[in-house]
Amino acid sequence: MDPFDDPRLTAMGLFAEVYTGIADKNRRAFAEAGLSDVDFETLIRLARSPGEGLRMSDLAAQTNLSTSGITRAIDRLEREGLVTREACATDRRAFYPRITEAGRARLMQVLPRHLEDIEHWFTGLLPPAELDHFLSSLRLIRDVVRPCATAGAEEIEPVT
Amino acid sequence: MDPFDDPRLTAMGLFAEVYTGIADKNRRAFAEAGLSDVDFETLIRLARSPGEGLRMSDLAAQTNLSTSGITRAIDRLEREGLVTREACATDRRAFYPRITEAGRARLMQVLPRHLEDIEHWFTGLLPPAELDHFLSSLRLIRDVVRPCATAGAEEIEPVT
DNA sequence: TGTAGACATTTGTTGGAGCAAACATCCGCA
DNA sequence: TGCGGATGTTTGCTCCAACAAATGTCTACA
Repeated sequence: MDPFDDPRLTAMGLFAEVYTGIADKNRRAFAEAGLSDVDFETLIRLARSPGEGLRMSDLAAQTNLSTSGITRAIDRLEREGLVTREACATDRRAFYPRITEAGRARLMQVLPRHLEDIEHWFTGLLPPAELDHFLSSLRLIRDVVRPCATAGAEEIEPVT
Repeated sequence: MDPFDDPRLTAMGLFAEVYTGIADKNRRAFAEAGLSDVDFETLIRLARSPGEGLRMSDLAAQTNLSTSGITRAIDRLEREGLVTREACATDRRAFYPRITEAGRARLMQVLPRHLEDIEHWFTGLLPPAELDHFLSSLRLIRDVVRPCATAGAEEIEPVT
């Protein structure tokens, strides 16, 4: 009878509580190394991207951040020497942000604690089979919700 | 060999992509009614809490927002007439934020679209059995990550 | 009674993020 | 070659949230 007790609302709330709870743990770990969560996500995407293949706008698409957000983020990281801007040879408008050795070192500094946190607060809580199930559900949703998550790496698929 | 290709990292990234993707859809729906996501969460928690039973600090605990964050949020909502501050009879330090009729009306204005979005981008994508499985995995994690999520409504359960 | 410490909330400051406009460069076409 | 629109990035403005300090109130204890 109470319209605010819809099970869908409860499901969404549960999802939110869990994710923001874990994200909060992660944020603390990043902060210990002087990184914000945006910093970390940016760095790790650069570290995982093959070659020099990520432009500012690709990063923006991947991170769900506005283009200006990426500009400021790279500004901060560049100021700390964790990233450099490399001019694009074929398009003088474009820049390739590139992670430096110091950037990789900073990531390596956070990584052990971060992996431990993920295991402790997320993956380690579910039995392996259940975790697999959980992840495949996530993938299913991801493919609908974020068709462009691979921008820059692959071509973008339109929403059908 | 690449330490940045750990499966736990991938799992966490997938989780983040999915949640932030859905949260983004929700944010758009809230914005159409002139509410931020914080506004919406605050209002709905007030609407779902029985009696007058939520203090500012309870809200802070539930929403994972700082106490000052709650102060400002209630400030904004009060300015729009969606919430009132009610003095606590037994503790003159405390206030009970209370949703007004206008606040309920505003929620009712967003709710249909919001429920539709949840169904479209989340619950409706998984077959019922799989959704149940997914939600019970979430609950399992929630109980570890957020033992205090029910502050103010129930007594706090310790982590067992 | 009176004082110290804890607690609930608010206010001042700082930094981050989005939007929209500006700027530079690229591409297609005559 | 030269023009017009599209695209990549940066900058100005404004709002929002967290942190820390300040205020008022409560509780315990001598």
